[in-house]
Amino acid sequence: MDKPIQTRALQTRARLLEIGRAHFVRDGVAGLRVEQIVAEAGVAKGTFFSHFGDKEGLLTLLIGERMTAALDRLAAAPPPETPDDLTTALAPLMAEMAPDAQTFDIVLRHSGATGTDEEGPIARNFLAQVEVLTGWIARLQPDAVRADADPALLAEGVQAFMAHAMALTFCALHSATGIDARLRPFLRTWLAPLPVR
Amino acid sequence: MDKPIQTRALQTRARLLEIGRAHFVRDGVAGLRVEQIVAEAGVAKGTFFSHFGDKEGLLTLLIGERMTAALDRLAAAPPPETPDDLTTALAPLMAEMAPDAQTFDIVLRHSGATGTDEEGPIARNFLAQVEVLTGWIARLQPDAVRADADPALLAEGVQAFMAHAMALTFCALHSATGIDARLRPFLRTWLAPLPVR
DNA sequence: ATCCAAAAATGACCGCGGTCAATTCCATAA
DNA sequence: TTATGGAATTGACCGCGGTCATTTTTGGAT
Repeated sequence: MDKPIQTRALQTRARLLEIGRAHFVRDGVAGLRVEQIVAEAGVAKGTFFSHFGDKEGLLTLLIGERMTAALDRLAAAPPPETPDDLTTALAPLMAEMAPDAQTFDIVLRHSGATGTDEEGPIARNFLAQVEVLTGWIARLQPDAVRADADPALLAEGVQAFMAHAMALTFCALHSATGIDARLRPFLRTWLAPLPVR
Repeated sequence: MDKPIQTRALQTRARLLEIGRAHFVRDGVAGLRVEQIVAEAGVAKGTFFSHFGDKEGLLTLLIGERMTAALDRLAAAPPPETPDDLTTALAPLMAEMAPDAQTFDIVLRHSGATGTDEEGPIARNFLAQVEVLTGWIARLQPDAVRADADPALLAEGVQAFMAHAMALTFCALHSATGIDARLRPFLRTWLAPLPVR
């Protein structure tokens, strides 16, 4: 039974990834052609698909690594103290998740997170997001966040509003205002402690 | 300047729409081939594209008409009195918006609503949704809904949570529970009046 | 050295969405 | 009736993602 992955395969894969990454950062998802990557790598088309399954397989990896980096940066920074801080802190992550409509599309399609299914880096990132957010929310100043809801639920809700805010980015009418400006009112209302009645 | 649309064109368009609709209800978005529709209609490929721009152009119309019908049914029914009622009432609409992942994808991509841009029936439907929801929320029993937020903002938030709940439908882990079960906790927390402190 | 089974890579081929210069059709004006 | 210009339609053609039977490479076993 000889089955260890051969170095040759790893090299090929690394080359494809590297070239793909270069194209991705230069042209975005839109201008990424499998045939182009394959040609530059000096490899047959089939090889690409045996490595990544399909085009989206590669894109998933590329987007995932950027999201991971962005999330790591968030987690390393000091935790926000108010909902508005939270909004501001999330902006860079959202920028990475939705640099253009097509990327955002892929991200959303793989967001089926909250399922520990081995679904790839994007799904994993969504899970990690929930964890970071839950921790943050649980540690917010008591007078800055509502106490009547489970932090995990609040965290998931924040994700829902993030998606909403990102989607509006690609609507002509809203692209003018910053994405954080779009998210802020929702997080305020979602997280803020309710007024005394 | 003779430019009135000819009846011939209207007939062709109607035929394509009808055949497309038949395929759509039978096989969903997945099994819909432009070439097939065109063949059955006895028309050249180019004709299809001159009528609908692209494949999604047709799909947008087909999905849009179903969403419109569903929303009309909602609007005709007696308005909900509590957040839980609201959740239940929205289920049929969500079912129409996300019968499968691909349809939901298209719906989301055109949700760039809240922009009065002439963006097609789906975007219009999103606007109409906000209106219905805003009306409903504004008329909820005072003790059933928070009063510290603009009903329009709350309505948009409901949409965000609907999208979230629908997205999870296509995640293996969550497909078991009904979509309304997934939406309910969010709408409760989002709409419910805050507890007295 | 030689053999061999599995891994890796190949590239001709296909399906299908979309394009566009060319052609046909039609309503109106002369 | 005929001329005419724009609307409607045509279909050959292209780009590109994805498949798969076939071939080459590889690294251990003998």
